[in-house]
Parts: sequence; C-alpha cells; structure tokens
Amino acid sequence: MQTKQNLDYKQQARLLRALANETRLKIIDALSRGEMHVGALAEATGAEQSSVSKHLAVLRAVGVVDDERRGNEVYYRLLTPCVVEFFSCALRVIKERQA
Amino acid sequence: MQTKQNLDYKQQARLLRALANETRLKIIDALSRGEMHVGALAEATGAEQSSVSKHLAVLRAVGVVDDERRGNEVYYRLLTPCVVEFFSCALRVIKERQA
DNA sequence: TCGCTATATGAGAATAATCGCATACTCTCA
DNA sequence: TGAGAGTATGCGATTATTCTCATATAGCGA
Repeated sequence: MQTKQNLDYKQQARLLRALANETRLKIIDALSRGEMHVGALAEATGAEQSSVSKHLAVLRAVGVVDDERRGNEVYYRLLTPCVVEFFSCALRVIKERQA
Repeated sequence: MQTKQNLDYKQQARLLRALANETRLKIIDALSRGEMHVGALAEATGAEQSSVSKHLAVLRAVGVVDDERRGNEVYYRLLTPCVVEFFSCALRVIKERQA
C-alpha cells in the first residue's frame, strides 16, 4: 500500500523541483514585490518571453502562482508567499556552508 | 558583470535542486529524527545502498549534511535543521492547491 | 595479511529539464 | 474583419539527473 507519507514526499519533491531553477527564482523574487505581467517578467529576468511563459506554467502547475488576463496582458501573482521564506533558510544554509 | 544577486539565485537553485528529490527528502526526514548510518538510511528509504550513498554526496555537497565515520559505518547528520522548515511551507502550498 | 562488512565511485543507459525558434492563440482597436 | 501586441505551445537539440550494476576503497577482526 502506498502510504500518505510517500505521497507527500512525491509532492514535496515536485514542488521543490518547480522552485529549483534560477530563472524561476528570479520570477518568484520579482513577484514577491507585487504582481507583474509576462513581458515585465521577461525583462526583469533577462530571459526570453517564451521561456518565461514556460517557467510560469511550471510555477502555476504546482500552485505557486496564479494568473489573470487583463486585456492583452496576463498578470501573475504569488499565491503562496511562504515560498519566499524558503529563501531565508536557503541563504542561511549557503552562508553556513561558506563559514 | 555578474551581480551578487545573480550568484545568490544560482546558489539557491543549486540548493533547491539538491532537495528536490523524493529519496533525498526521505533521507532528510529520517535524519531530522537523529543521525543515522548509510545502511540504516538505505533501509529507511527503500533505496539501494549505492543510490543512497550518491544522494548523501549530493546533500553533503551543498552543506545540508555532515558525515563521520565510526568503525565500518559512516554516520550522517543534518547540519541545517532549518531545511526541515521548508517542508511546512511545502505542505501548506500543497494543501492550498488541493483546496 | 586475509576475508568480511560497510560505503563510495565509475560507466552506461534511460529519462527529464531547458532553451531557442517558429508558430498558434487571444485580445484590442481601427 | 484585419493588423498588431502580448502570451502560449510544439518541436528538436542539448544538457542534467537518476538508476543499476560492477568495482574500488576503508576499516574490522581473526
């Protein structure tokens, strides 16, 4: 029998994989300061539009972001701000490693 | 010029990639309850010894775990307990997504 | 030293992630 | 309806990740 625990590991890994990309981290960081549309995110991250669009799809698939079309543009926002807390831990780990 | 920010994204992504694997999550979870040697981790995770050993190398490379040999066995322990905090957020994201 | 146990490492195959380019889709406005 | 802007998607090439099996290394006790 597949335990509930195992399912959690699978889903957690899936979420972490979604976060484990430099461009997606930049996107999340940008969105942590407020919603943005795709073009602005492309500019903010320095990545191609189609690439940003794909990264956003990954983040949306795991429920980290949300999108809303307004006219021609599609605005994205961070659904789960606690994701940003990840990074304070990440920075601590990185700092400790350097020490 | 490569900014400090960009380096941070790169390192954060590296750390997240190290965490983004089901078996490694199981390992971290097991270690959060106390140090364990490789064989015990293999049994706890249900993965092969050589596989566990490689996963441990990945975690060690990013500074999340530490190892110490005692006789024939090598004991691993979690260096950065805050990593476990990741998961409360992860679970929240997953729960919110299901809602 | 020899045999045994525990762990680590290497090679190769299979799978997954990423990127760039081209193109399709969607909405607005004239 | 047609043009143009903004966004999404499909495809192929490249690179990264993961697994398994075989082998190497390290320490133990006889």
